Amino acid sequence: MISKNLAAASTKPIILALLSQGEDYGYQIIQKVKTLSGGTLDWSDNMLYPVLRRLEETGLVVSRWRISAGERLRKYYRITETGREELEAERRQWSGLIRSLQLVWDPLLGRE
Amino acid sequence: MISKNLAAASTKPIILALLSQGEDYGYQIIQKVKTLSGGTLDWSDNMLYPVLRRLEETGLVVSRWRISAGERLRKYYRITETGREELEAERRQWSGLIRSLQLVWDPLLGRE
DNA sequence: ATTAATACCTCAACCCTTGAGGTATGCAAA
DNA sequence: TTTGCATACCTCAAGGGTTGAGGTATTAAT
Repeated sequence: MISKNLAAASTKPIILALLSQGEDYGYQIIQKVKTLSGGTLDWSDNMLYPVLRRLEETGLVVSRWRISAGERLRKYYRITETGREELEAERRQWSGLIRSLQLVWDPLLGRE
Repeated sequence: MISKNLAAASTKPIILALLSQGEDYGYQIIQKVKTLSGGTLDWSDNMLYPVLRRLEETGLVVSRWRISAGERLRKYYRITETGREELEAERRQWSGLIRSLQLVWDPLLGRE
């Protein structure tokens, strides 16, 4: 189980990263995240939908209702160019923070 | 600059990790974090004090007012045994999440 | 026919940072 | 000497964002 704050911070980069590999709909995102995290990340839909809406409002993704042959109606999300830039910014932020965390966790790494 | 959520999520493990190496007071924590992060993490005191109080309320740290020779009165924080356990739990959470993030960022790592 | 999984949505409650404010001490420069 | 700045602590309202509890509808299986 992942703490609230950490979950909150990681939803955006994870969703953007997934969508950067292709279109997805909400429920699919939840499943992919669960699989890829080995079960560690188990998102609820009522937490995901507001996030997706926010991402769309800020122009990082766009959505469209689509129905494939014999499938049910689903809302598909695609990443925008702005979204890709934001994804890169997120990656930089995380990399910096992870480096700092490793330094406090293993202070020996800092003094060589 | 680090986003709000990410900052929120990282304060606890960073503070606990710092205190696991010895007693510190609030302002000193801010400075150490800034130095160790190379300036990336620049905490404000009004953000730190509520966090420290919360850590104390939940029993992860304890504080005492102390005045060293020729120094001014300062509030020093020490990590508790519960705090050390929580620190380990945080490390595990972060490690799991970081692994998941790397998988979505570099999907090739996943398929071998 | 009923259950469970899929698929989407809303809203109030809660937690936590932010930003603006306040107090007080020590030190250095004008 | 007094003005200003850095240190050092604190509080509080406002706002952002998840959580949990709800709701609707479709599809597949029992």
